[in-house]
Amino acid sequence: MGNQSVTIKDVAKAAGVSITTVSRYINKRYESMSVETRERIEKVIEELNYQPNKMAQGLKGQTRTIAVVVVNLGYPFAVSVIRSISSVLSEMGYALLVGESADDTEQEAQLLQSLISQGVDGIIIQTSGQNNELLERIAAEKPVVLIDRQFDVPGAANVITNNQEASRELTERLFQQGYQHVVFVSEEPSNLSTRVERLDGYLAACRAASIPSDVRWVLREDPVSIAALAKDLQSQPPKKPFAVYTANGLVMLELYPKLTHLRYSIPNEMGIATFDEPDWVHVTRPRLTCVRQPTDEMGITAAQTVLRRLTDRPAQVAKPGQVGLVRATNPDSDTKAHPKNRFGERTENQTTVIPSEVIWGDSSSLR
Amino acid sequence: MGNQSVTIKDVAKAAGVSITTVSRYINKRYESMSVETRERIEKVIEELNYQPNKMAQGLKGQTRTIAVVVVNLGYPFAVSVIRSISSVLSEMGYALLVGESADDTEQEAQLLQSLISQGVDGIIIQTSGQNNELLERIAAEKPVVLIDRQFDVPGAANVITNNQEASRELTERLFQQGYQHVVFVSEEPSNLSTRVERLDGYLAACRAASIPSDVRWVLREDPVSIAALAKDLQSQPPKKPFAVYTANGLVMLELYPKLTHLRYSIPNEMGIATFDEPDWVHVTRPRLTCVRQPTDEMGITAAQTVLRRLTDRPAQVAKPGQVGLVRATNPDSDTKAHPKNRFGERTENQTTVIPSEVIWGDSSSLR
DNA sequence: ATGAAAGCGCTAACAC
DNA sequence: GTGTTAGCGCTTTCAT
Repeated sequence: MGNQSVTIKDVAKAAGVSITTVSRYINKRYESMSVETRERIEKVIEELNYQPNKMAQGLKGQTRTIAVVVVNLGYPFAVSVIRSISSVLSEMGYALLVGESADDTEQEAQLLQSLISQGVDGIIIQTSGQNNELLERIAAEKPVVLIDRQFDVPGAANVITNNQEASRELTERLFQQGYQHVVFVSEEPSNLSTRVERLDGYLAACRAASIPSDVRWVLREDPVSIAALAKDLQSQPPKKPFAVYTANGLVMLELYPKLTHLRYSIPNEMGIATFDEPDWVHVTRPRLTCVRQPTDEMGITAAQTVLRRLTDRPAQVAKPGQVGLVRATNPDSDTKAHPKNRFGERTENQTTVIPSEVIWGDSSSLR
Repeated sequence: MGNQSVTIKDVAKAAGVSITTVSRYINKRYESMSVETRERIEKVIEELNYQPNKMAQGLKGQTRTIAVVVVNLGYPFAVSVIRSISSVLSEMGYALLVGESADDTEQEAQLLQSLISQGVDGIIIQTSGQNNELLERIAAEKPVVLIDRQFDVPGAANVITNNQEASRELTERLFQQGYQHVVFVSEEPSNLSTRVERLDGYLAACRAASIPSDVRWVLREDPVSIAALAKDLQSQPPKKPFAVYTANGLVMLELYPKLTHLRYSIPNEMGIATFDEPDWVHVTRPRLTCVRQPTDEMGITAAQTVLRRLTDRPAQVAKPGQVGLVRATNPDSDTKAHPKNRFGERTENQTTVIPSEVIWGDSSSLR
């Protein structure tokens, strides 16, 4: 059976029509076509196993391809979001391209350029935040959705979770459980909204409980920094019982083995909790307490937002004028749109917040 | 600064040369160009931040884009291989597209079609084995490298690890450790080379040790089947001490929590080992024994193989005639080439085997 | 050493 | 309803 080298011309010839008609068929403009013609083309396409060439399509209008760029493919959060996006897109006949930036400015920029030149119609990205100018430029031409980490990129939408609230809630409940002290462990300070907000939530809970906060910074993939923290916890014990709460699952993955080596009994002397829901939660005994991020809804919302903006757009290239106001459809979501003024044209910025859920394990339940 | 809409024409105009010359520059044909021209173009491209449009390039020759398709992005093995491939490719100025097939025939086929129509120059795939005909057709036009799971697809190369030997070695060492019995747990039987070979290695070790084999089949993501196995292990205890050895890390991820609930002491009554090296090995106490697959070398080899075939090819479309004989460069690799005859033209098939390494933990060391 | 022009597969006016 | 035609951005003969 046929392969890639079957072109629209072959279909046209075999069906005895012009390539225009076939093109119309491909683009589902059935109104301008007799039923017979339509069925004939359908049959021929089937027989020849014809597949429109996306490069040729892209050279004109759209590719029907969306790209998603994540920081780290080894992060269950990322994979989960990607799958969710993929399911929405494939249902709508869109293809998905996946890329990884390693949180590296240069790599991210290159990846974006490459995807653009590849002709993707829209981009969903968990960004390093170091290429906001580039993203803004891209957003001026095609839909851009920032996921997980919020940034104020004109023209781009944001889909995030309520990091601050979830973090505060988790910390509060640790205190309610009876922990006298909660050590918050995070990667080195940055302007990443996720880090800032999770820290803020923790600090707010400490303040509310009138318990001194205790923040420790570590470097991932640096055994020394992790080991030092563990040693500290042993040599200068916090007020007991205390809990250790990491700002994300990757930090916990590295820290956990060290924690279990400390001479504290879990959960009665030391509770353990983390933001994220690592796939290995059930491996730990007692079971890890964690924060499940709404990866499915985030992916769905991100995908829908891109698609909606693709549709609403007056043309494939944003014409000066209106870019339709977009609003969230998710009932749980909290949307705030703030209009931007740029190059004299109106654009809508939009943020959708989808709440996380604390999954209480027994590694942080005093008994 | 400039963006995607800068075309070769703009560069040509700004540099005061014809687009042909710019095209030559892009394709590094510096011989046919004066040094001044070359430098002028270079400067203009820099200034305009020009980026050739891959779709337009692809419509003619190559895209300089390779695709990698894996079964499951949540599998550390996959991510690891992808990163390795990516590093080789980006160094050579190639872009990488990532896709996930979910081991689903239909999805895989669609993904492949989409990638082809996207214009990728070559494909690296961990295949379900259900689309060999399609892959063969693709392999007739562009480099195809089968990774992890071996199949006899004419025209395609294979990059795999020594599943059989590694599995046998692990099992043998479990017996040497003093385990009287090893339960081998795998996903439902299939023709996937990885499953077959890992099983074969286990069986061979049993035979050599004159110990009866004990194979249990489970379904992943089916708690019932996993729970049933655990229950069996408790109600009908194997000869002690015994070891449980899973055929891959995903199965172990699901089984492990059940195992630790059994009334056996680890490792003295029950040893635990798995093929693969899950990222959570260090979370377990005692530490899990596992088989580290050579993901880096596999990725590098796969990428190099694609690139080599891309270069060796007489043209972008395989002309009837010679497709150069390809040979492995990895000193550790064991290559067997078997010529195929297809459509009257000679093609080379090739398999590169890269050995895995057993990482002995203490969850399967009797003390 | 450089350029003019044809054409890759497709879409979109604009006829008829 | 259907076809003709002009490109999209690039590569590649073939001239000069």
